[in-house]
Amino acid sequence: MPASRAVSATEPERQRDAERTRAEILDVATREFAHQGYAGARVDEIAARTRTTKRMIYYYFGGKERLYVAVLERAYTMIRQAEQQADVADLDPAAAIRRIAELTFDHHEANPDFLRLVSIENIHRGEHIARSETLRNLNTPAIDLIASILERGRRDGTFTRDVDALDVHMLVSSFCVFRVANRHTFGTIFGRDLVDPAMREHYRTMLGDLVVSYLTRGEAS
Amino acid sequence: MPASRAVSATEPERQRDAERTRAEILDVATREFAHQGYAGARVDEIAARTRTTKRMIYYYFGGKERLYVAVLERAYTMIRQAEQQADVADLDPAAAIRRIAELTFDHHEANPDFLRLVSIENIHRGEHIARSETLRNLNTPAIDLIASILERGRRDGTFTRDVDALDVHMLVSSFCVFRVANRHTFGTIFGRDLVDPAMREHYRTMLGDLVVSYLTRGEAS
Amino acid sequence: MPASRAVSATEPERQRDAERTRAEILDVATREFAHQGYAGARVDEIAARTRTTKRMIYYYFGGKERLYVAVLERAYTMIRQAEQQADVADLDPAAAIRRIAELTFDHHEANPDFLRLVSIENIHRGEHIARSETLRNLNTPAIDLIASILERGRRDGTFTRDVDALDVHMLVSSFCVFRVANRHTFGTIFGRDLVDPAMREHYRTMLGDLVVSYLTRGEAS
Amino acid sequence: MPASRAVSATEPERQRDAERTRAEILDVATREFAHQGYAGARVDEIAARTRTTKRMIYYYFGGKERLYVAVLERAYTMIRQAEQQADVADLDPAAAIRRIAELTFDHHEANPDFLRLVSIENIHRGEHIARSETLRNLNTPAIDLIASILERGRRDGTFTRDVDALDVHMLVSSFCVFRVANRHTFGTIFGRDLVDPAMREHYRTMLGDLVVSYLTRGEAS
DNA sequence: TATGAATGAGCTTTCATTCAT
DNA sequence: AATGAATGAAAGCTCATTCAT
Repeated sequence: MPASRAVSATEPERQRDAERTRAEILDVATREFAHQGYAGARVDEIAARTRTTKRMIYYYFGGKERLYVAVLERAYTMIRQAEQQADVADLDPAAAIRRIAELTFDHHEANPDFLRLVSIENIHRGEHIARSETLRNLNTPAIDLIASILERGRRDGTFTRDVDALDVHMLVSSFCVFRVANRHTFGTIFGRDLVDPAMREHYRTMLGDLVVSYLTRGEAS
Repeated sequence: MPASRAVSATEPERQRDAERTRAEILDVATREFAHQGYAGARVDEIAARTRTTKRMIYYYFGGKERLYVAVLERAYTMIRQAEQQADVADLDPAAAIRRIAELTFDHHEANPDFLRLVSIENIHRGEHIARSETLRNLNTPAIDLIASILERGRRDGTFTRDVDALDVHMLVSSFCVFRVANRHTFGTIFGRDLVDPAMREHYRTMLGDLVVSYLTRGEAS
Repeated sequence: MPASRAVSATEPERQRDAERTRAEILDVATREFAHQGYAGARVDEIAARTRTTKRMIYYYFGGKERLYVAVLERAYTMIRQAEQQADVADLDPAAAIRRIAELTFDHHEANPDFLRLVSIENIHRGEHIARSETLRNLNTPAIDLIASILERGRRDGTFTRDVDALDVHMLVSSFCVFRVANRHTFGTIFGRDLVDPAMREHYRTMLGDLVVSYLTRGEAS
Repeated sequence: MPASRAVSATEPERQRDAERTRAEILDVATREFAHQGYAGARVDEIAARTRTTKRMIYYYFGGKERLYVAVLERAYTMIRQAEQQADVADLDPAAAIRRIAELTFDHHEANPDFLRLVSIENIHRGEHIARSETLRNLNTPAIDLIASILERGRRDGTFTRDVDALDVHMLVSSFCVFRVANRHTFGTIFGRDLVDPAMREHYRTMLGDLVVSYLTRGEAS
């Protein structure tokens, strides 16, 4: 039995309850915003899928827009935490950069709702992300990691092309984001499901090849 | 009397008027849907930005959703027409494929609203595109063109890697779409405006290098 | 049978209907705002007392605040029209000014809701009245009329005190407004109903005496 | 330790604390009700401007309406105390009555929030004032004072008109209340700020002249 | 005596759509 | 072919109040 706050709840229990309720609202809201867009999402609907009421959403978050920002903040924060995990210290530069690309690939495939939120936020010209202190100040360890791999590769002669870490990240993101975020229109227009499990290894390898080819094929093209 | 279509308009004149009104509504609706999303767009607002009334939107298109589909259909059709223009017959394979990539690059940069519509449609799981006869049957000459270039390149030994035309198209699209469609969140998070005119040549060249490196760096990686 | 727009309504009939509906909403809203205050009035309640729906209030007036402003505008405009009626040309100055005072007295007694609206608007620091073009530009013929009477009275020696027309108006208004607007608290605290019909003549005469005494008793006090 | 009411507060200290909290709530509530009206005032807002919480308002007063009544009761009581101060024993009747008028004038000018509360209570038909034992039984020494002055004046021949003390009070109140309570609408409509400091002496003198003229100009008008 | 968390009821407003010619 | 007026349904939000210690 989850019990929650039946009969008698101590103060710490209450706080945990509150935290759990907040988290539950965020979970549901994430799904709802990701699937319906900001304007299309309904506060009523979010509330209905929760064990609390609509009123609580306003109590905890203050309004639809602020709930949406909270959703964005949590989503980005979770992504950043995942990125911290990467450990490529004992891989040679090419393998390391391939590893990084594959982590992004895996991550984006596993988190389509996050990509939907990103698309939605871009439709809104990044207004909310820009206004959020939390999101504006998000540190981006991934870039530093890429930079250090590139540095190593350049020093040992693996990477003959001088490429900016941010551009590598952009390249990898483009590929991984597009595959997931644009799968529907691409699938309908070109008749290929980019997220078909049968094609997974193909695209995962393609991405690595792409990045490594680009980095190892320098200036002479 | 202000004339225009008062009292005595010949039948063809009336039809031209009607066509012009339809087109005007589509123009405004395209902007509005692209900028606000499907749910965020307002029929009232679209009507207000038109010289006609809201009632006409229903008269001509039947409703918000059908107007949205009409917008998508026109947008995709116009894009396809643009793609037909590409003439790369007298370029060597590497230059030709680079040319194709750059055309896509230029085109997407010039049509951000189209990309917004594509993002929006993907948020809606491509439901509308899938239901539209017109869009489902859109022919895709671009793929054939890429296929023929790849064929030429493979035959003359330029392209050492065996790559599917659709994958090349996807690769190019990823890059070009991401740069424009995700510029806001990317800009805020990483502090770089991907569409900064000062960076234009950099990214345009990068894309060509990327594709050519990938195609010319085969199997051995 | 009022018929209204049953079966078939011609265009002018429709317009009359619309005008009547607007007027009906304003009537009910006037009562509601006057009796409950701006914040206390309920759009739902106003709609319920009307033959139309709440939606129509928004259709015609655009919102609660704008309905309130429309109510104020109409109320003030009606008052102004009533003031135009005064004809005191053939009365001697003292009788004329007494007449003016009595007209105000009668008018305020007959329109307690107007005075309530004025009180309410003063609670809101006259914000709405100040923002309304119509109300800011209201002409005030009453003042000119008073001015001309004062001028006549001064010239013929009736009025020995030099008094500003606006101050006379203020004096008269004070008395008439207070009697009606503050009757409830005054009644409870001092045990006298200022609007008791039995006292009507007493106060009406008192007002005239007050004004005339003030004007004819000059500089020597 | 910051002390105050931590751990070891003696009983009288606690009571003083409670009294101070009550007073603070009343101060804030007075401002809030006076400025926003009864319905427009927000319990949340009142709490926020206090060092206590919203819960305390319910704890001490029981609800919004009862807080409002408490505000009215305190406001009227304070006013009565001020009126007790008047000492006109050694002034001749005309000077004395002028003095009384000026005291009211000064008092109302100094307490616009009180007048706002009175207006608001009149909007509510004096319902709360009527229900309050305290307010219904408020004694009104001012009237007795005026009565005695009038009596003196009549006896010594200064006041030739036989006027009721309550009517004198009403006359004085009208003028003083209107000037402050209706300043906003009057200012906008007639373009004159009745509370302009530059006009203060003018209106203060006018009031005295008004009352004295009325009282000394009898029956013969 | 004191309080943070929660909430039912109801508020103003908006939106896509249709009516009636 | 064209249209101004009307509207049901539901959206986001707020408010005074009480619960549970």
